[in-house]
Amino acid sequence: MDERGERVVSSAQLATRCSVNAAQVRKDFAYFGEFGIRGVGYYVKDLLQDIKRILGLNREWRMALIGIGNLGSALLSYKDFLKQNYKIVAAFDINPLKVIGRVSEKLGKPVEVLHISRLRDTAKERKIEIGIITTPASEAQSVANLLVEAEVRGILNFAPTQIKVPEGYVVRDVLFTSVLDNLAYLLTN
Amino acid sequence: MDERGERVVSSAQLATRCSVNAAQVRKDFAYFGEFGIRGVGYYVKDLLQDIKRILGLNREWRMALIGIGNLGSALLSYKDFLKQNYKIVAAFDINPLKVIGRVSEKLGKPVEVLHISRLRDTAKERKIEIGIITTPASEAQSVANLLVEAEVRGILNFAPTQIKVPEGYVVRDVLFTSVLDNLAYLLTN
DNA sequence: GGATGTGAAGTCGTTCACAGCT
DNA sequence: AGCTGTGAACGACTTCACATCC
Repeated sequence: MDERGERVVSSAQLATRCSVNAAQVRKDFAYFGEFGIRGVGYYVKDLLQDIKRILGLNREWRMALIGIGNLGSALLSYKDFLKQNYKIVAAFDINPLKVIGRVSEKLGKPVEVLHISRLRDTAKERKIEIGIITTPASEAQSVANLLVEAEVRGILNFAPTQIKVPEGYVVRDVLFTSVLDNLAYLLTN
Repeated sequence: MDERGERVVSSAQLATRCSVNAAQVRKDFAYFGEFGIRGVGYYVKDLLQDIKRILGLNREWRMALIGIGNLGSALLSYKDFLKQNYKIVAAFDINPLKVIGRVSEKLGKPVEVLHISRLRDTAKERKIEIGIITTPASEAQSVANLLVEAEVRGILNFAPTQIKVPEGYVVRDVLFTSVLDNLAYLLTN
């Protein structure tokens, strides 16, 4: 809406777009503070900034990518990360030489892929806060352990297996097929 | 659990694994029928089959992939689809010749990539029920329109934009960054 | 006048607790 | 004796409705 030059938006408009109730929108915002103006609505620009601040998106997040297979290299060249202030600042694999060609070809310039053994040092050096695991499922837990050792507190796991981490660390598992399962269910019933 | 040879499981065990209440597990199952044996628990093999049947996973799902970029070709070679009875039986792009090399290289054998104009015929011919959109956001809606024309009733959209379809069709949008946003929020607070 | 912010009412989902089977 | 299946109690979220303020 901001890009389209719209200045103000009401809870009713937002509700329609999100297919929810207008009171819901207001209550949800109210949980974090007061952002609107009575009789007017919400200023789009302000609301956008407020939401970004609440979600912690008003700054850059530095990430490491571990496991440069098909999915890994796809993520490396995923342009939308940049738009959203997410930045992959290091890439690791167990066999850097083997994968570097594939990555370079895609991005048009050589990309530095380091051996996993260098994860710990590099994570500190480059102030990495989020690790993205795109290894085979069999390696996911041990990679997670390395990330914990390196004190990388956020982990995004694309491997089809659940990962355990100590208190204070956060994991989100992304199961590709679970969205498909949902589709299959809806199409069946 | 089945692969590990476990025969029986209780609602309490399932609850622990899923970090929920045991009554929750039983109530959820009860919604679809009676699957357990009082005083014993649930037979793992039977439960697995029952759940697959409920979700509509007890058969093959034939899918088309549209947009063979980085993510698209990663999905083409995603082995876990097969394990779960999902099968990509056709691939489309606006420029088949341009992308065929990249795909072939990965899969080791040439893969047939058809021009989008052939989507409609091919969808019917190959009995496709699910379409996966991995095009740029700008093309997503028009590809969705083609899928609707071809009567492909399920759409999995990886493009970072929301798609509209008529009644009777189902869309699931997969927003990569929303999981990251969630991580960012949890790490901030 | 008109849309927000919010107590109160309403609805839905979760948990308890135990009867009913095995 | 033990665990499921389920009515009843509970708690949480959603929606209503309106006072409040621009």
